[in-house]
Amino acid sequence: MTNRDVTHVLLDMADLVELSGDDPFKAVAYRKAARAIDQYPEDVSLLMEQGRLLEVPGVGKGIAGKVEELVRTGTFCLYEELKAKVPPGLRDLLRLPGLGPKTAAQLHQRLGVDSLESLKAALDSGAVRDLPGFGEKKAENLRHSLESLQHVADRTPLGHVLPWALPLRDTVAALPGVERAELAGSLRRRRDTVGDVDVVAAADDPPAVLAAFAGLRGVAEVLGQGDSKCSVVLDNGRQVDLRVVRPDQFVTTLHHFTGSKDHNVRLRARAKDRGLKLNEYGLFHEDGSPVPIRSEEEIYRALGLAYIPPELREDLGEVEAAEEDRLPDLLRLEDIRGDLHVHTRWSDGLATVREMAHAARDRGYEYLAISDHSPSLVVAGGLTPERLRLQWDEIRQAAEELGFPILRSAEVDILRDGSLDLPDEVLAELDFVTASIHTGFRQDRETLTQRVLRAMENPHVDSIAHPTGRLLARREPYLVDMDRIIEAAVRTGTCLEINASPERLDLSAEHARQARDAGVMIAINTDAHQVETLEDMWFGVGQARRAWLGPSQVLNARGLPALLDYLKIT
DNA sequence: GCCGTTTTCGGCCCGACTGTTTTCAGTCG
Repeated sequence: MTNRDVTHVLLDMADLVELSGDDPFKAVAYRKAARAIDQYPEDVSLLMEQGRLLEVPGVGKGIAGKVEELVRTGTFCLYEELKAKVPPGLRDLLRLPGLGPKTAAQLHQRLGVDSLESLKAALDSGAVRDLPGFGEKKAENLRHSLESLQHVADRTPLGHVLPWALPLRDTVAALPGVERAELAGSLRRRRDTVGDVDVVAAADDPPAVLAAFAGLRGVAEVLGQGDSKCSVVLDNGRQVDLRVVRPDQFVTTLHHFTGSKDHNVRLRARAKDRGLKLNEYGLFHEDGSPVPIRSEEEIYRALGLAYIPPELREDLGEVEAAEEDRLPDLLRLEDIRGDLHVHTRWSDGLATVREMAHAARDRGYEYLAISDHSPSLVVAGGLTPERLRLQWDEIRQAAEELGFPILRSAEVDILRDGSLDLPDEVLAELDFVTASIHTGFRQDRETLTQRVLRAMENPHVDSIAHPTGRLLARREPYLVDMDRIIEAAVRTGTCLEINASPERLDLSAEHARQARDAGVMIAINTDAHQVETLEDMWFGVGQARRAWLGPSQVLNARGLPALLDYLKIT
């Protein structure tokens, strides 16, 4: 049992404790322990053997005992008790924004609601509205939450899929007779969310590989299996389609299943115009003889096009651009010179300034901006001007010790009236000011937009972080008017962030491209709260590539002198 | 359920907003 497995059970347990009406602090304790175990560098079962479980912060006698039981038997007593007591569908209700454990318990006790479906029925019948303590507005909010949840539920953030999809690809590649296997589909195009996972493999005996695949551990159900394709549902509920072809067909099959469908349609039409035929098995002349294809580059070359990277294959102008050889010089991960938005223990991060800076230097960065929260975010340990100044001392010392430039920054809250959470004279002393919204995101479109616009008008504000506040598959964006924000970004010279956290990826690729086209400078930042998530930069770069961004349009693709010059710091 | 140089009990994350109420419960970050 891995740390991640234990984490999942403990998080589940926290939900159950909450729903059962027990002391809410217990749920908090379970979540805290779950997070700590998830991030702990050593294996839980090892710690257990050595009797060192209590060394994990947040794990006390109670949870240590339950973890031992869990690792030994696969579950623990209290967990099973609560699972028997709380209907499984009730936990789904907690995923609805605005619906917490108390409301879920009420709905269950008074109306017998035990799933998203029965909640919908109760809303439709008017029973929810008529409950004491509820009303028209509350019912309407629940209905909206339900709809937005259903709207996004069929896709999963890329960052949640990759951790199991990459090993799955390797498993397929290691099956007997498999020469090569790659992930295709929206995952290869690096979309921010993916539905089904597509895997393409090359082998001389495809049916044998498909049979082996269908029998893999972790396959819950085989939806269909033929001579070249097998669709399964895994234990985790996700669908995987495996396509196996002969090695000489691999390139065109990979290309075909990478898509997008619209992109493929364009290419096939183009092939036809040239007296060729393109399909998943190859590129062919009219007489059926194959055009030799050894790489995707050769497909495009044969069609008179420059090579189009997977991230651009959406039929959003890339075919025309490839024809005229004006595809963008896309940003690469190695172009990134620093991270301009990370947190430390000074607010809600887990690492010290030194640890973060050290890790940034190890990544080959030239600089790092430390941007902890501002005071109104009390729960995140937001910094008052006084504590901020203390932090600056540490930043200066760490920078000197490491010989590594650390910028003084802050993630300043944009308050409900659009004012900023730190006074101008403090902002003026910062090297880089990022402003963002963390409260009141249900305000109307005009109010929200005005808040952001007002923040951008402040000459000290350099960047707007996670501009739409979306959480992938969990929370819809704030209702901000991005057209006006982009316009204001151009006028005021404010950067917009691509938040690289795989939970956010905000700006979206669409908005980022819109901003790029308008000439807005983009900053790609991880918002890392610990050393490990500095790696999320990969996701941000993927998003930037989908937005057609090149190094010249990305602020932190600049070296330190150019960055300081841009920020007018001497 | 965790934690401890205000330590073995009693805090823990607190202030604001929303929708429901007329003094508050629930949710959020």
